[in-house]
Amino acid sequence: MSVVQNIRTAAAAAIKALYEQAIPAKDIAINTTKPEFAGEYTILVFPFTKFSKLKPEETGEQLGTYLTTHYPDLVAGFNVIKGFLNLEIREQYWAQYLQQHFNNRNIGKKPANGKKIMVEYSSPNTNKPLHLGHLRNNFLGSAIAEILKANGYEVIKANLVNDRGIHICKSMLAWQLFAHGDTPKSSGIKGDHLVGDYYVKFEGILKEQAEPIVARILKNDFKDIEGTDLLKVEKLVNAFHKPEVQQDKEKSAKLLDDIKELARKNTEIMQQAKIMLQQWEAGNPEVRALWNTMNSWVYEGFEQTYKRLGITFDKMYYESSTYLLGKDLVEEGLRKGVLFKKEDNSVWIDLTAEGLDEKLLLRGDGTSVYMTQDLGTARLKYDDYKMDQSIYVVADEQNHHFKVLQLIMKKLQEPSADGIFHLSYGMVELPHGRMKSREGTVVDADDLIDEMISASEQQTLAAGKAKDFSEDELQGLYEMIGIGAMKFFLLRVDPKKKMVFDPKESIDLHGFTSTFVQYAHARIKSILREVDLNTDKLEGFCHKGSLLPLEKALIVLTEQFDTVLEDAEKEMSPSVIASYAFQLAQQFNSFYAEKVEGKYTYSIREAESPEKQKLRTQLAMLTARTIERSMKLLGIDVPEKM
RNA sequence: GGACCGGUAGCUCAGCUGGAUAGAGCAGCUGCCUUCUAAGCAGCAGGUCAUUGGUUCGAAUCCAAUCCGGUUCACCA
Repeated sequence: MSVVQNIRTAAAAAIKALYEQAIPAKDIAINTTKPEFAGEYTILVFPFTKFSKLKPEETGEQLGTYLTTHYPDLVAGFNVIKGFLNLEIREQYWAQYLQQHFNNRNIGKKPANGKKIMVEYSSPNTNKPLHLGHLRNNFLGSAIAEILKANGYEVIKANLVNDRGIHICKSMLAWQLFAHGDTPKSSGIKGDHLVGDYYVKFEGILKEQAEPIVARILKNDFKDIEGTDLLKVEKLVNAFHKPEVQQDKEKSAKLLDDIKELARKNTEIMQQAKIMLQQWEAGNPEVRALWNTMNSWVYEGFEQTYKRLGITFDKMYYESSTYLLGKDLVEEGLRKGVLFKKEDNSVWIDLTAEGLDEKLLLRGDGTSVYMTQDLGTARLKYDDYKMDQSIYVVADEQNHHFKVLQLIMKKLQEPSADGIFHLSYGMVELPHGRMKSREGTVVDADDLIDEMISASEQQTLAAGKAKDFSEDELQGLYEMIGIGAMKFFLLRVDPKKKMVFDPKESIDLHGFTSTFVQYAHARIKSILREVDLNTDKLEGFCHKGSLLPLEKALIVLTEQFDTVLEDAEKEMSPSVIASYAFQLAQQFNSFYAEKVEGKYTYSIREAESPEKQKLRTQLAMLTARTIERSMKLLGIDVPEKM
């Protein structure tokens, strides 16, 4: 149990005894004590004055006195300032924590709680390589999975690959038309990039073909447009040409966009892509063969990228085998009367009572939509694992989708409905705005990884570090630093918030970065190598006597790890861990560097007594372990030396 | 238009289950390497916590309104 929990329990008992009031321990507000006052933790006594019928100061005095007399092992002393009761924790308490945990490899790890959680993340499309946005998703998903494991859950890491659909056909078609049989091997281009290049090629041709159509449409020449689109386009153009619309820039731009969209839809190449999609769905052997081949290229590419990043999965789902799911659910829903049919045979659910709209679940021709698939996949996952919770790591632009998904699942009385949780994260933006593929501002994941690693190499060399490293060790270090920097940069921000990715800032290895934390770790390890006190001697050692200020501050901070881990789970936020790891590294650095008249105050090697040397060695080990564990939860490795 | 999210130092972000003088990092300025790793440490400077009103002993934090920015409300995925 953490100190804070102990304090809460004690305080609750004290209040019960003093004022005959039962307050749940968890409702007692505790802060860390401001550095200018004596003590480590502070109880806010304002809320208790109601039933103590005393001034805050007097209430604090009473409580403090009670705690010191009844819990002498925990509370050694106190002072009261206004309504703040500052508690000085018995130093022995800290020494014991240190003794118990300094050599604990799995620090913070909770025993299994019997609950199972699936975390779905990554979920790439197989028509393009991964980009910066995917990185935030992957890092978040991995980190959350690790955080849940550390908190005692059984975790299934799942990846639902979007491997079919019109966007895939676009790459396939362009490859067929323009690649002359090019393969990753023949071209030397990584598979996912090669396929992505043909997707870009498709978009280029599409744009080329759409432009003249748009021009003709605006001159009221609709010969390119067919079927129901003809009516739509006439309406749009009429509206577009109205003088009042021409005045309204926003409106006219929107209409023009709609017109362009229709033109794109009616290009020759787009028609070909659609035919290919139909052939794919019909199981055309040639199309399927091409699809298999090109997807396999992409998977090889992804595999490399995942490997470099240390991203792994326990279970792969492929949309090509899940996209037809959900129809059973719809059938059942119809029978239960939760869903209804319209005249054209399309199936809907009415969510107007919940303040939402009606939502389509099956088209008139019986084909399904995105939502239908997701309903079916949710059931499939549950059938596979019967997990208590199913987390979807998906960007916040899909907030509405997941709200509706869960609502429909509830209405269909699916047992998995309550466990659905959308871990919604904000978009990654560049200093000048969002990434736009049309403007070529998309930051490619592989490029970024290379840049980060080479930046870490340059900065290592510039700082004159890592001199006695072998070539292999150097390469390993550069990767550890570069990839760590990237992960930390993307994880240090609260996932819910959109964030700005500044390339210049991201390669900075100073300040609030993984490099800072890694460096502190390497520094500790270097000190420990030099002092070389064997663990057996330390095992039985429990420091007696008083602690110096930064010794105490460091233990107090390491002791908070448990709580931080719980907070990270509760908030679903690895950023909590990142902040903590940084704070801990900072605290150690202060401890390490404090000097008076040229002498280190907290020297380990030149400690003023054997007891202090043991104490500080334990403390250094505990700090290193806590840093290592924290970073590991973020998927970041820490070096022994750097 | 409805719904949801955000607005804290020049920049990027913490703090938001109400509590002491609002914190880091970067950028700027001062110091500190004959002694455990200076990718570091110590310090200075930098704030109408978007605005207004309310609740409270106490509001960056809760409530309401307003302003600004974003996302979404597809028979796309």
